[in-house]
Amino acid sequence: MPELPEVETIVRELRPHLTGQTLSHPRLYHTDVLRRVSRERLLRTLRNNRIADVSRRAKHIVIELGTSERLVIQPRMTGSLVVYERRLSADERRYAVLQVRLGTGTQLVFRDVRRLGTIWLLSPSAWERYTRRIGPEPLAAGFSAARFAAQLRPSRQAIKKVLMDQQRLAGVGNIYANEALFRARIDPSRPADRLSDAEYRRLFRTVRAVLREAIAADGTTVRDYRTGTGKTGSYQFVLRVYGREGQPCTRCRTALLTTHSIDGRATTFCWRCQGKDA
DNA sequence: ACGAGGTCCTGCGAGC
DNA sequence: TGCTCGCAGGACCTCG
Repeated sequence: MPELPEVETIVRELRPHLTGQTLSHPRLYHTDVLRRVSRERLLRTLRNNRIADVSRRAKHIVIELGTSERLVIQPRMTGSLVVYERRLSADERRYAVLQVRLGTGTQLVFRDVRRLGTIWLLSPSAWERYTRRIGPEPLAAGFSAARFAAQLRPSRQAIKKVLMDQQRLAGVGNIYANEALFRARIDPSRPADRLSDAEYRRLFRTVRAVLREAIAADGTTVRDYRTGTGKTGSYQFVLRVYGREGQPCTRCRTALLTTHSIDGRATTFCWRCQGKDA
């Protein structure tokens, strides 16, 4: 799914298209994506409402409405939110979950092949509770290596799993966890409470570098991800470990390995560069 | 509290 | 060719 860089790209592209627009003709094609909101209330709230702002929190797209409620979309694995300034093709209409007209032939469409994505409609107080449960933003101006370490270190779980724990740190998923750990030369299976201060400083730097570089490249398109205007990202061409099992390590040329032993997710790494106490 | 594993979905590629 | 199986950018839940 879209991780932080993909959602940031979507939001940056959509903001100028959406801000100030009035919504009409909302259509919901599947109700199983709704969380704590009925189809009726969602459609009623969207109809003739105005978009006040579009932003990102962790991996979630936040559309603030003129009535100060927030439409929050979690794309999860295969969701994408795209503005079309023309009619949709049959293929684009396929897998549409939510569609809203923005005016003169322009449509905002949330589509999601696997439909693991979710849609929330939150009051200001519900939003406050929602965002409070998510960890700090890794790219926030005041975020520091010390704060980063303080968030992750209390856990004895594998550092890779902890890095992806949204309650400890916002926005890092499987692709960027793999990339950041490789670049910091840290074994993904190491317990988080056993990393040194120096290792946390390294990991802090590589997490932020990888996320920033991925945003600059408009994100990583493995299969389904598209930017807010329907384009693919380009960071997939820059990945050093994710999806490169068996290929040579960019640093030492040793063949990269993949394990599923950490949280059941694919972890690709260089056993030589990311060895036990490398 | 922790880890393991299932669940929600559909599509795709590998292997037989 | 046509099947079954496992796996896929995530997060939430239950069980032991």
